[in-house]
Amino acid sequence: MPELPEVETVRRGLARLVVGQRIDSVTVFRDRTIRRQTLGADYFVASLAGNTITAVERRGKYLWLTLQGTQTALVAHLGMSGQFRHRGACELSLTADYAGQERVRLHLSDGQALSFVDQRTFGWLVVDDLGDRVPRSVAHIAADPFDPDYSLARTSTALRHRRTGLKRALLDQTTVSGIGNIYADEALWRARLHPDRATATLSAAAASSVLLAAAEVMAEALAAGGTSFDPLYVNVNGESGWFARELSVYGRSDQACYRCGSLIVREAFMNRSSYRCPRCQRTPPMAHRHR
DNA sequence: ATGGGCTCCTGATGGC
DNA sequence: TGCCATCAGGAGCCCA
Repeated sequence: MPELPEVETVRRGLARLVVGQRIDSVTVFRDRTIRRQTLGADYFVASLAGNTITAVERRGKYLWLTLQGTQTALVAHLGMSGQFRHRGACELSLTADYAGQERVRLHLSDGQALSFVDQRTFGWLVVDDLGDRVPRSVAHIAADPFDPDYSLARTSTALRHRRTGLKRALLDQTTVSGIGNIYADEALWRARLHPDRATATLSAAAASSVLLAAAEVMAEALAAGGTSFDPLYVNVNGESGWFARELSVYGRSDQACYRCGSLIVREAFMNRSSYRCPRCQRTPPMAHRHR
């Protein structure tokens, strides 16, 4: 689901509901969800039980709960379908809603439960050492556009040093993090750039413009509560977002481009879909294209 | 050392 | 009704 705005929406919800709570006990329903915990489920459970949550932090699409008096954090990635659900906030929909998809449950000291629900099980949880700034399992990704450490100039340069296609580079979390398939398409549309544009051929201005566009569209989505047009993707209260109708290209195949009226096209890309305006985002000449 | 293809899952949907 | 193909907002891993 979840690209940066959705994950940040979840982070805020979690911060409000679980900071200050002690984790009394933990139940793992599906081992696959903690597959990154090399020491196994017993270690995962024992590392959490008895600890108090002091903060909820995020970089890109990764988020983590810091634990008082330890140098560890509970790191989470939502994958394609992960959700955190707080039992107190969704009592009415408890039974039907996510039956059979609850993978891990944390029992909190206030008597409520925090459940990690994940239909496709691409998401994961791990108790990890807290490094200097971020947990080890998050250290390999770049800063996202909302990180105080993020530099547009540096990221723009890094982007132009890549030898790949522009959309591929935007989706690669090691150059800039937080951008997924929806916001990549939205940013490319705003910047009028083709997804297959070779990153090495971008001017500094063009590279900056697409990065700025990504930051803008994600900021707007965040202000609207995260893009969520599917019941699979909800915040910790179980509420849907409402930003979907404001998307300019994603999912709009055969509909008119809001800028020029041309019909948006859908193309296969890396086993998924890309949406673009064939006129605003023309196919670059061969020399400026990557694959 | 990079880049890119394949793969891990579950469930919904549409065509035949 | 069933069966099959396709699709879904992600990224880790492996190989060239």
